[in-house]
Amino acid sequence: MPEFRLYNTLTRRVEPFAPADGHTVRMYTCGPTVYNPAHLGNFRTFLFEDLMRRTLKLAGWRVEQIMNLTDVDDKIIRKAAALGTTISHVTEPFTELFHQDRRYLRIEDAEGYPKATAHIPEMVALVERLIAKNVAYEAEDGSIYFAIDRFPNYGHLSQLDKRELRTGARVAQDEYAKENAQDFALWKAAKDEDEATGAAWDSPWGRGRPGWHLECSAMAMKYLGETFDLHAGGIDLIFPHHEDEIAQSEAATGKTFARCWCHGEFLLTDGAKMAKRVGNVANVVELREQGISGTVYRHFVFNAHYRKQLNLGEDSLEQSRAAVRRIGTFAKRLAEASGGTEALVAAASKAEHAFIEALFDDLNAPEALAALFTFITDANRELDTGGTDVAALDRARAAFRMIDGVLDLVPEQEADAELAAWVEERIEARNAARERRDFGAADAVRAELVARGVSIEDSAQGTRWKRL
RNA sequence: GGCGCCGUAGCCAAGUGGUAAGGCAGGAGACUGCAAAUCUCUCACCGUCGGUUCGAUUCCGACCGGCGCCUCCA
Repeated sequence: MPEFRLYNTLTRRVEPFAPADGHTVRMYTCGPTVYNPAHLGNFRTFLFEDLMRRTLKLAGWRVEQIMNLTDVDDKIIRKAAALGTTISHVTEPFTELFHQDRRYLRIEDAEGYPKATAHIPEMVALVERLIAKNVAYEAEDGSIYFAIDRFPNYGHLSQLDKRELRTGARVAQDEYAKENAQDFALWKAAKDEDEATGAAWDSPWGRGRPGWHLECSAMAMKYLGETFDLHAGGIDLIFPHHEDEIAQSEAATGKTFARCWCHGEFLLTDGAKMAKRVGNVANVVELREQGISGTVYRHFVFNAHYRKQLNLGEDSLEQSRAAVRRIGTFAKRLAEASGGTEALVAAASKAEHAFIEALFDDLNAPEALAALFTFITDANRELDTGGTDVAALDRARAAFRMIDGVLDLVPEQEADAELAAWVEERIEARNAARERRDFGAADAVRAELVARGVSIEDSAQGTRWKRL
């Protein structure tokens, strides 16, 4: 096995990675804020994290992944207030939708999906520790802030020390009172709106609610320990979210928070960042409605490296659909084959090596995909020769299983019994027509099938069909 | 203004100091009653201009173009 390497945002370099204890990778991934459907950009990040966990397992490690669900924040409260309801009424359906969408995209279950609102005591305790260490202070309104100038390492992750902060409109307009404009809220004093929507809890500083960054520190440390292996998220979270997580966690414990930080680049739509406020979001429900399978989107995402921006253009998904179709056809062929050749074994080994080499080199999925397609070409050529070596075929199947166990790109063969019976009957009729060389009738049947979205293939073993 | 990323074929996209993976689309051929699938072959002046080097798409600089972050956005 080659060495597993990852790009670490802390050092801005690709470096060897292994879990601290040698067998379990403790990984924290920032999850969605559940106040609307997560869009395809969000899912690009979650897909990158799915690739990460599957690759880590391929490397022989166990994975303990925690993904938080942010179920209390400004936007949720605003929405609940507008609807005259509580935040949980807003977040519950979207939490359910998130998991549905996630499954549609075949994103593996994390080991835990803790909610912020279920960890208020842990967060309060963390704030108390920070106050005790004198790095947090209470403002006049009862909110608690983290004083960034009392944490010398502040800005390391985002290289803030090297940049000039623009003291512009956004900072000046902050709604809360604080000592330094750049200090961030750990705990926000409750406002009427918070109380009305069920977004306020008791604390030593009165009623209030947690700041956004606090939940991740509290939950990560609760489930993964004060120091853990890997923290991942979208690139936009580097600053301020992850910077603040580091500050509050390390200030409290005096220990390294996450050993390695990984960030996925953005998904763009027609050249612009996919975001609600840009108005160019697309989500998984729309994918489903357009009949675009989860595997197609997986292919589209994995076809580019996770640290490069990826544009969702006109026919991106069409191209991926064709690529995935090819993989599906091959999977079926491999399953139905009866034997292989020596060269097939060689192709399988070559593919496995190339695949692992690519993924272990900072999750180079495009190159891993290339290894898969090269294997498909090589294996098809061998299968064409009609080899009879059963062990060789098993070897090829094992290689394909290993590869697809990570990429998970074989489209589902949905079994619709009624359709299948009808199709079988039509195919028989067509073959009868072909027997008597009545090709006009045969083509008419094929047209009938195509009209119902079924394509057929004649082969030496008979006629096969599939849904388009 | 500060920080960072990117510019490779019609499209998507890897990669390397010694003349460039893979996918989609296209072209030619094999197979087929015709198709489809599959197989074979084919398809690149690596943004521009300088510099370093025996040699650069790959390193350095400038420029042009695109994108992102700079307090709550994956």
